[in-house]
Amino acid sequence: MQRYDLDDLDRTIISLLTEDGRLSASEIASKIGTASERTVRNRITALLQSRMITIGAIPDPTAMGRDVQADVMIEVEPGRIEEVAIALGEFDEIGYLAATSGRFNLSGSLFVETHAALLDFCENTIGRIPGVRRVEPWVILRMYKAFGTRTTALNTATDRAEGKP
Amino acid sequence: MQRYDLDDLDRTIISLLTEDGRLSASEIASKIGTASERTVRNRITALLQSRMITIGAIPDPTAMGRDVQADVMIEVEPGRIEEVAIALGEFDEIGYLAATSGRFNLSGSLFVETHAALLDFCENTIGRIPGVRRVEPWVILRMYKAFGTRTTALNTATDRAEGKP
DNA sequence: AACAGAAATTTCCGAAACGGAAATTTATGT
DNA sequence: ACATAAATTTCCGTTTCGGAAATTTCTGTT
Repeated sequence: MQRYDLDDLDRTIISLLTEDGRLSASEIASKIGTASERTVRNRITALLQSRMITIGAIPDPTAMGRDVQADVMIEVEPGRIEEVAIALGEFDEIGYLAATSGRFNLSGSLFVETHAALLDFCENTIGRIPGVRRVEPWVILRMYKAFGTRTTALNTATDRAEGKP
Repeated sequence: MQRYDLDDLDRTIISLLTEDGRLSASEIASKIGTASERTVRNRITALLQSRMITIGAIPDPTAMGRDVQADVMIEVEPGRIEEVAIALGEFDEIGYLAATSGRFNLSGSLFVETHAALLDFCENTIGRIPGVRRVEPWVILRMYKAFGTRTTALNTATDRAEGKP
């Protein structure tokens, strides 16, 4: 069972699992109509084993009391990006971290409880990591899409724009 | 069954489900040792219903042929942020989108197949949305953490830094 | 400290889902 | 057209799940 490129069945399964990762194979099969329950189960196993998808719990930062979210842009001294990334990776306040081209070197996503905690984390945690030159937090005012999924904020905004209730 | 703040059991369950969202309740219970299988199942149901967590499939962009990832910063004319967000939300190339404070107004994450597609999307799709003033893509060179989970890139970097094999 | 009421946990059970292996069908290359 | 490999399907014992009732634990009040 070695699978390289996805077909429509795979893509349908993925899109269903994206919305609910705990769907049973038979539920998926019956929604699709054409594929048997066992085939769907085989496909899911293959998708997971080949790491095409990962099924996991995504904690809602707001529900968990992390009310303040921010994108953080970091400028790092040349040659020290990985070093800084390793240090930052330790913190579970950081949900996302990547090295980027452009005017900053690292782009991250930060989840903290309060604005005070945000300031503290940027000043005293990130700011003190050797190699960090500049830290620029951009507070997130409204989340429209995350993990490839539209948020309720985006859905209500769209409905409003279309004149729906 | 109404649950407001998480206890250690919840947090342990969440952290296990973060790694593998398809773990069965009994597997989780046996890993923990103290909680019964039914209690774990109750907690998971409560966590899902209260939207503390969402369990879903997270597609690996690279595995799916979306080899180019970029953060996109967008400057929007005053008063048109939501309008632009609604337009952008339609594209499934956009995995993340948020309104931010700072020198840009929208911060997004983009997954496309090639650099040509990136340029095209920024120039001809985002750039032509009414209200958009400036588009600045930052190409992601290496991903260290996503969805709150460390990537293999970060793990190998950490191992190397610690002198491990 | 004792008690009442509510919430959480546990027990129990039938239905559904899962994993492994063999059989069948479909796809691929010569 | 044929041989081989890959994918799908069938079959079946075991595990997991969902619902309801019973029990325990927690909470606030007197």
